[in-house]
Amino acid sequence: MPPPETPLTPDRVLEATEDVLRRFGPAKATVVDVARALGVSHGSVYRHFRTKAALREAVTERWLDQAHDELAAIARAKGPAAERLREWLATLFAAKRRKAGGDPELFATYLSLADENSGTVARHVETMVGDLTKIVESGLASGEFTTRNPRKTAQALWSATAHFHDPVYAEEWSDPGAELAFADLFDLLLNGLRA
Amino acid sequence: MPPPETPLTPDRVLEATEDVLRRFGPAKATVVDVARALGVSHGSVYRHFRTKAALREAVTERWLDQAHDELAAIARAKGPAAERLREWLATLFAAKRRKAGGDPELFATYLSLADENSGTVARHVETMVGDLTKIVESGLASGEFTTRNPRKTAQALWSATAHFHDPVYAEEWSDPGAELAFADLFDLLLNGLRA
DNA sequence: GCGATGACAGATTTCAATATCTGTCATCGC
DNA sequence: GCGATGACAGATATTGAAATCTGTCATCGC
Repeated sequence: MPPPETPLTPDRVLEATEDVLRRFGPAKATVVDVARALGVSHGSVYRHFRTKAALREAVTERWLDQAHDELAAIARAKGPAAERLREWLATLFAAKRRKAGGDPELFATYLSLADENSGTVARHVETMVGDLTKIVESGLASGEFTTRNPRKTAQALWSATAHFHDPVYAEEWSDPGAELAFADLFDLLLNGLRA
Repeated sequence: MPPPETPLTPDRVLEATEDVLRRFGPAKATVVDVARALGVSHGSVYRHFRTKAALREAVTERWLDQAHDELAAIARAKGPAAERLREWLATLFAAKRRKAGGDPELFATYLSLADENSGTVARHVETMVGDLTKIVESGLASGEFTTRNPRKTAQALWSATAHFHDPVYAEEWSDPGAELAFADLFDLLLNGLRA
């Protein structure tokens, strides 16, 4: 138990938690493990996070927000809405595929965290649909798209593309035909959006 | 152990298995339970199904095929393809919603059976996409729809409507807005299909 | 004074002994 | 002869006692 090199911050606790989750998996990772990794008593961890559940929720949120800067930028950008819609969806799909394929065990770990934190996931989905709504609205403004209700259309788009972003379909993402299936679906949807 | 009223047939075994699954759930139902329900020794059950897994697979297949006569009739019928597509999807959605909402515990039981039998489920999905392909082809023939590849389009439709037939989304089916969300999505897709 | 500590109670998990189940097959009785 | 039986071996599940974990808090040392 060496004295702490740096003061204990929520961020350092989160980092240690991620390490412990990586090493032991979601079922075995304990608060005591996190404290041990930090060289402090587990009481100190509880100073920064009220419960183990809160700690795991914070880690989940961090993971879900990972790719969001890039996506938000596409949603905010100028240019043809159709192009940006395709790019936004393709970027999302690519990010998911990278996470799922790169380290399947870690992906499974975060999946089980997401299962525990449906509220956090719902908020994340809200953000995603918000991005899509922005794109649909800009397409409506430019005359590219026709729709009565951009938000509902965005929700329909989110729903319709679930196969390419919902982790329950992760197994199918490594299928060689996945890119083509995505293109087919996107064409159908884009055609539906057009005036 | 009364003597069997009727000769032991695969069908009687299946029926008894369904009963046992209903009563004990997928985790607790055993072959010995099924035999007991039939008033025979468990050895006799193994005369009709090679393994417990085969028995459970047969029950799963039966459950998946339940609503299919009605759907196949819609796919084969005459009339506007758009109408039939809407009816086919609406009928599927209604059937799923009925099963999930009517007896959630039994639904959960069959879900866990489906999880064990991915091959059987894949074959069932093939059948469903086959129905959709028929409808898309008839729409193409009548000039209602435009598409390069009816089968791929049918797959895209299956994908896109997952929120309303994939059991992973069953929780959302009881949401009061579900019908509206379905209508929004269907309109978008139908618009995409049109010439 | 203030963050860190570790003993503690109650909840949860682990582990090993025990019981039950699956699948086979030699044997039975009709 | 032929379907049904139940004893059996190995695999799987259950159970309850022991170990560990979560969350609290009185106390410590800087």
